Amino acid sequence: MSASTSSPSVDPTAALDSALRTAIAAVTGLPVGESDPHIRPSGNPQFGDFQANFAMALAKKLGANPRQLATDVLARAQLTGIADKAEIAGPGFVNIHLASSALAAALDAFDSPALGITPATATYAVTVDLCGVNVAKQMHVGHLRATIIGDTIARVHERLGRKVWRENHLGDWGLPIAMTLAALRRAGTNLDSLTLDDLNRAYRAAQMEGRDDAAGMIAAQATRVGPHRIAELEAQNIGAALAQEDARATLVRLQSGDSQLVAEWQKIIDCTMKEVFETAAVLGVQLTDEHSRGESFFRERLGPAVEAFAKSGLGVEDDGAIVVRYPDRERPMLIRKRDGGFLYATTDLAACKFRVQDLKSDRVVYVVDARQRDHFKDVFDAIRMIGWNKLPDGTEAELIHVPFGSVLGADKKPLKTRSGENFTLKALLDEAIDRGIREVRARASDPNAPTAGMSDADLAAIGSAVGIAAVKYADLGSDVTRDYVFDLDRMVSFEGDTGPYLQYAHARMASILGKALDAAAHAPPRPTISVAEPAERQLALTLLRYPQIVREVAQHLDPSRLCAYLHGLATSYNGFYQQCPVLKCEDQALRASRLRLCAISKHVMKDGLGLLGITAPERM
RNA sequence: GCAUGCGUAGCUCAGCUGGAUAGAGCAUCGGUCUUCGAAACCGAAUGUCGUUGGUUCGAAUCCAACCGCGUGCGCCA
Repeated sequence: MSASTSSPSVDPTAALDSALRTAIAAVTGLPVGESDPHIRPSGNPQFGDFQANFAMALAKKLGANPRQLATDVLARAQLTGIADKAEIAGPGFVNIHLASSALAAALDAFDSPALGITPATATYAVTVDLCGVNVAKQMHVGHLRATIIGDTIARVHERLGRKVWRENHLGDWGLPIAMTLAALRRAGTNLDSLTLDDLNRAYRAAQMEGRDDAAGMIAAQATRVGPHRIAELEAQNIGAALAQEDARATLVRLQSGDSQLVAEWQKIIDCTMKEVFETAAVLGVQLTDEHSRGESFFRERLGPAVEAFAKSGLGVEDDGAIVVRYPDRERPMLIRKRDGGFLYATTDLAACKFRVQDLKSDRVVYVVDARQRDHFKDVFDAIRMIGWNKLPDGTEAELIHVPFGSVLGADKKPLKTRSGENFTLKALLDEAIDRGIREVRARASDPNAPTAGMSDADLAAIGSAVGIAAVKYADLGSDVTRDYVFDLDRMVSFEGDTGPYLQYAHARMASILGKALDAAAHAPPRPTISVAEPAERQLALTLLRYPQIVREVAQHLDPSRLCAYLHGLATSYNGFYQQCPVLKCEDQALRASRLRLCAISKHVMKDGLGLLGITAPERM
């Protein structure tokens, strides 16, 4: 039984909205639903705490004078106890100063374990497709995004009370894995002592070996290069053809359930996943074996999926293959090859159906590279066309692709997996942790530092948390859709708008509370809050926005909003810290009030960092 | 060619549902620690919001065209 009942006073915006909405409806005669006062936080303190921007648009619609309309509405509005002052400015902005008492009351109600977030009463779950590693391949910097964006989206939905399925849709089935397996068998590699490096090398070798240079052949003939070059290309094609033939044969045996091959295949998967789970643990991401449901899981569902499309008339034959066509575009989606084999899209159709209908999700989120936009558009449209987005009661599931941008090199070209010199995720994290630990140790060597005298293991734990926070915040902090240039120094920076900045603010909150504990152990548990100073008001207003921000992050699937919010919270707290003495405050009631502001700030910061999967050390 | 995404300060990026003087961080310059943690704070400087037009009380934001960069386009995943 959590104390999560949302009293209206938790949210001053809602109170303002309701009061003004009623007044607007009364003055204009419009229905309440169309009387939106357009309340938003003021950008500038001189314009009050909130502004209502309804007057200009509404006056135009009604042919009235906006300032007069605003005046009439304010005359009607019951703002007693909510706002101290509401004045009209410029063309008709309404600037509202919240009553300090209302702000204090709201904060008092907000100060609960739920922090104003009311649990959802949803019937259905949310599925988040994240990570998406390929078996036998090293995780690279791009996987960082698919993993931590997905993890944050999952955590935010969980925080809002939703059941979440984290689905790691591994690439564990198909020709590439068969090629790797075939190459390992040809080389006689002992699979019991396999490392991911071995595996990755075999994968790449298999890719190279199997690459068909038919395009080169055509080009060679077209440009009339000498017969020697053509013979060379022919030899390469024959080699590639043999390797591909071997891979295909291996795939057929694997898919038919050859027990020897299946056992070997499992070893490759175990080897890959061991490192994936280790990396997830280092990143503080909730991803374990129970979240792995790779392509192989859907193998029995591919045939029936294609049949369902064929039967419904949505899947039609084209040159021996089966495709789905769309009314609004030329590009079809291929779901079965001429040779009867299935494709990536087929697996996604089966997986999507499973997620909606078996996992009972009314929201299926795919955190996948932006380059797959068209692919997901095709898959989702096909799913809707055949009706697999419908739950038993007819609810239509939302199918959403969160298309994150590429991680680019300094040359602004994507860091590619096969480009040889790519930065593996493990290398990045090792470096970040190493720098974090060095930083923390260096600071702890100052005898006056709060961390002085801590054990080496504790310092290492803090340093690791700092390094990982820097990396995660750097990635989550900007719009996920955009490409970003990978810059190690910036990514593991500990100053400015960074993860450690937030952790530092949290550590200061913890510090001040820790010190107060000794002195005021018998202070009342919930002292009266007063918000008189501008810095206190600013902090209080920021704190109260938290539930709305969490809802927005879920709605827009955009973790960067939470990062921006927490940065703003840290900044507001720093301003408060600078201007309002807490422990040194003479007035005991005010001191208690300010300590409570510190405690609420710490609670929100820790909760918010938790949603980003960033730890909040008490000291650093 | 078709589709799709992006052009904001020297650099990296915010800018929400159109709202008042476009904001942060880094870098540069200057100031704050015997006083609640200086991973911090305060100040200075920095802009043709790609271009042109349109919509309107109001546009970085919406629409159109153009320029530039990127990405994707049937038998790979």
